[in-house]
Amino acid sequence: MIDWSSIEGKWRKKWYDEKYFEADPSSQKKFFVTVAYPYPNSPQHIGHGRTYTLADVHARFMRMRGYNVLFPMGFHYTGTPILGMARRVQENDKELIEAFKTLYKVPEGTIKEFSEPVKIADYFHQEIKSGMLEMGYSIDWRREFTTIDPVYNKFIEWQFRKLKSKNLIIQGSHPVGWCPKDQNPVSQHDTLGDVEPGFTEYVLIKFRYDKYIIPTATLRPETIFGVTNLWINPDVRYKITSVDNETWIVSAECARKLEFLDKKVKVINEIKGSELVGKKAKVPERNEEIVIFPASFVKSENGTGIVMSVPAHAPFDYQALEDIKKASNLEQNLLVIAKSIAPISIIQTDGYGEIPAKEIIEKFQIENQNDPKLDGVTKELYSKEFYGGKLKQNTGKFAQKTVADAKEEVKKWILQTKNADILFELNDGPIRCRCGAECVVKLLNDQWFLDYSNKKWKDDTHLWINEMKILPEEIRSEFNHVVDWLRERACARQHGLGTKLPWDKNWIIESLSDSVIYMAYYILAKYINKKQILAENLDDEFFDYVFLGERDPKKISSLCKISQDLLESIRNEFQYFYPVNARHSGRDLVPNHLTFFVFNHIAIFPKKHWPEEIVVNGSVLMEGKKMSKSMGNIIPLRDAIRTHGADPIRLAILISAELLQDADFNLEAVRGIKNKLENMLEECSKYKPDQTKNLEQEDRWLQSRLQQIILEITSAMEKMRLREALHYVLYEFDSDIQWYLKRAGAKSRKDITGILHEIFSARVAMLSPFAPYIAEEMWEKLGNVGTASKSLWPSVLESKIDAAALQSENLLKSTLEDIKNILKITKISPKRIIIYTSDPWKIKAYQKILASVIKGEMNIGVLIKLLIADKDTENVKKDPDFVKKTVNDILSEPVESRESKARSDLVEEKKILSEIDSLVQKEFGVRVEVFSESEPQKYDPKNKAKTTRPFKPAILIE
RNA sequence: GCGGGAGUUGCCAAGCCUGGUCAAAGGCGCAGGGCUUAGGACCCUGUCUUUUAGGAGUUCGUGGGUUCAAAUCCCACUUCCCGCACCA
Repeated sequence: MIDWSSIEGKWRKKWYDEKYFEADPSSQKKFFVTVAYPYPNSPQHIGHGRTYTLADVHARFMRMRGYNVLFPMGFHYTGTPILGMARRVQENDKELIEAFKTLYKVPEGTIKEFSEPVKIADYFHQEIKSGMLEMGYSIDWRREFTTIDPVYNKFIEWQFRKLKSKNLIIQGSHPVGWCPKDQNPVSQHDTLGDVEPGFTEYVLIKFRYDKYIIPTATLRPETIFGVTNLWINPDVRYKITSVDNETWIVSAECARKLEFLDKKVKVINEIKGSELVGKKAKVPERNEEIVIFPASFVKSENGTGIVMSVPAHAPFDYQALEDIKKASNLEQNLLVIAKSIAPISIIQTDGYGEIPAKEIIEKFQIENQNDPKLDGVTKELYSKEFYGGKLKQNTGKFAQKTVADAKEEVKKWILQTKNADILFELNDGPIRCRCGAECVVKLLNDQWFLDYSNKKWKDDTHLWINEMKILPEEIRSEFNHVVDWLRERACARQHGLGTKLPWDKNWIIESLSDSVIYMAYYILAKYINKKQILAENLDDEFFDYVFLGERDPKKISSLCKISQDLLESIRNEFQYFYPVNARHSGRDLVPNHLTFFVFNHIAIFPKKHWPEEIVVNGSVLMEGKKMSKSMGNIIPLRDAIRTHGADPIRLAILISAELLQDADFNLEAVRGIKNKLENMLEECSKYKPDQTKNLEQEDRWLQSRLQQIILEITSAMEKMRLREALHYVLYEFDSDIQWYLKRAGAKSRKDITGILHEIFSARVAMLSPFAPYIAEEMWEKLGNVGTASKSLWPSVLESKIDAAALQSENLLKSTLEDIKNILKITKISPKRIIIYTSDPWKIKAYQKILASVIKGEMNIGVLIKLLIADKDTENVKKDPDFVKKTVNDILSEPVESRESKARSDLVEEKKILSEIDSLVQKEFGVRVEVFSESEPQKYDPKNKAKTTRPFKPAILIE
């Protein structure tokens, strides 16, 4: 058993004592790798571990390849969730406090302090940092910071002034989900039951009655041409309400909604729905009057509480009209009018006739307007008409347009003529804020936006997205789509931790906007932490100089009270480390952070400082299931380290899936990996450095294989295919070492420790980025100098690749395989094994066929003609089957192997196959006899010899 | 609906871009053997069907197509997963 924790402590101490991961500018080439910094509102769990571990492996790999790697870390305090948590602590929220206690193991005394938001952030900041240290991340901690540090605030102010000066920040109105009590926008985190406060935009069509306006909310403004009447609920008391300069009749609920939509709303009087029944209202844009009818399906909480009726296309309306014609309690004159109303068809849709609503109602056998099936049929008809329908001639200038187009155009048109307005409505209302208040949609009027719809900005970002490295490649199109789809984004809010908007201190810069160029800030952080830069002395000129090289360092030096030397070395350090060479993040940040990150670098920095690469990874499942609080399957990272050790966790996360796939973390895998590592460690103490004097074929083979594996692993690493790389390191070596030991064992060799030491040293070096702790231990056991972390990544030595040895061993393996196969099928116990090798003409023919196949010619007929034409190979006449089988042989091996065979002379099979003797003796206890196909004195009672082919010797077993 | 991704042999999961190395890596599980006082761990062997000669047959969501050759390329269908905003 290995004491993981003490191994981890031992090496971690060495790394940090000897400043392994502190990177400063030097003459070396640099590599700057960053990860999205954590939001410290909870301890990190296994899932968070994936992105950081990937980045760490990347950093360690590049370091071993000779780069001066900077891998820093900061903490993102900006945001509202922590604020919400603090408030819940103040309110003594049992559930949250219980979670702190049992799930996050926060000491009770500390929880009390959590009523202050910063205390929560500080606590989890330290907790997360400890976890990162324990995981062995090779972070330069001198550059740590938080986003509420005073210099960071100055930095963000600079960023925002910069964006504003480039006209990329604009002001406008914007609807948000809103809690009227907290006076704050609400997101999913802020609602009871974590409901997403989604909302829909409705168009209010203004019908006129007397001096009043009766607005109706609709998703289908284009159907204004088909309106035949209005529906009102006779039992609801409506409000006569002054809205801006007009007098509206709406439900009480609607009046309240309007208040938040930037309107001056004042209720003047009340009127019962029934009082409006039978009154006539004027349809806007159509000089016509229609009657108001009663309908029970109209709900006061939806829209305005009054509905326009389009019976031809809205099933509810059609059905309500049918119902009313049968109503017994309706006044006689209204009944006459109702019966005279005919649906006005305005949309032609394939598959439907004149009155689609009627058809669909009959099809689904709807009974009355309270039938629950009505919702479904409404949706179905709406989507059919929306995507497939065209407006008819009776819609004037909109005739022939598709419904999808017409909807927008009609909306624009009637808004322009002031015959319409906009109403926002929450989708799955009512939604309650955590404070208990019912949420509304609020139109924020003076909201600030980052103008991601700016054409030039978008275009530049597209170009760069297409040029930069993005891993995995599949995700690039998603980025492009996000760039297209992004429009103005609110970048400030009224509450939360963060930086105030420099020109409007009522606003705080929102967290996804203050985290887009902070990678540059890591350069400053080192100096800030050494107290060489003080916030109060800084202003925009300082940042202009350090990040953009603008302005006169002399002046800035005196302005900011920083020596010119220091100022210049900060500038140089920025120029040395920038741009970001690789940014790692989970795929959930593709549609937001990562795209903003590219946008903002493009806006602020010159092209040479734009990010080079983005690496995106999938999430982590727990035993095949999504991690969630409610499932109780979230394992805090530090707990896992304590029970399993950091390295096994790192490997278990990395080996279970390629980059974009969801990785499954399961204990089975952790155990398996732990065992694997422990075995490897044990192996390492067996081998000592040693010069093997006479390299035998299997030695040269193993060394060749090592070179090939190094090549494979290296190219996998470069593509961040860490799963594949790790797989080679952990498992691919085994089968080769096994074969080697078998070969050496059969020959009773004693001089193999040197070769194996060489193999293991390379293997351990390549394991080191993945499992840094145990690799150090192995490195030490192997008796190597220095540490694995500081060793160089193994390089491929072409000179050590021995094509002949590779071919020869393959021949031995496949021949042995054939012998086993025969024995398995025939179930005989061997007394005598005879192998026959090919005659020279077959070898010549083989070479010709090989050359031909490589060229792409593998037609059997052509090949046979070709061979017969040559005296040396005309023997194929007697054995045409040989050609087909040989072609198949050749096709069933790797392309490189074919080519290497074609390049080199064919190996001497008889000699090589004699090597098989020791193996066969060891395994089956009999000797092997090798004959040439046409050797006169050969033993060949079953006439097998003639079936032999190069690399596929004939075998006889008795 | 829009956009993105996926469906592989008991399970997980590679392979697909760059067609032939593919009956298809690896891990897990299962079976047999070794080791062990026993269990665990570890090591070896096997794990689609069939076969007393290294072979043959049928497989990679479904159906078509291209090709000498398709898990891999093209088309259609189908099922599943994720994102769709001011939220980290």
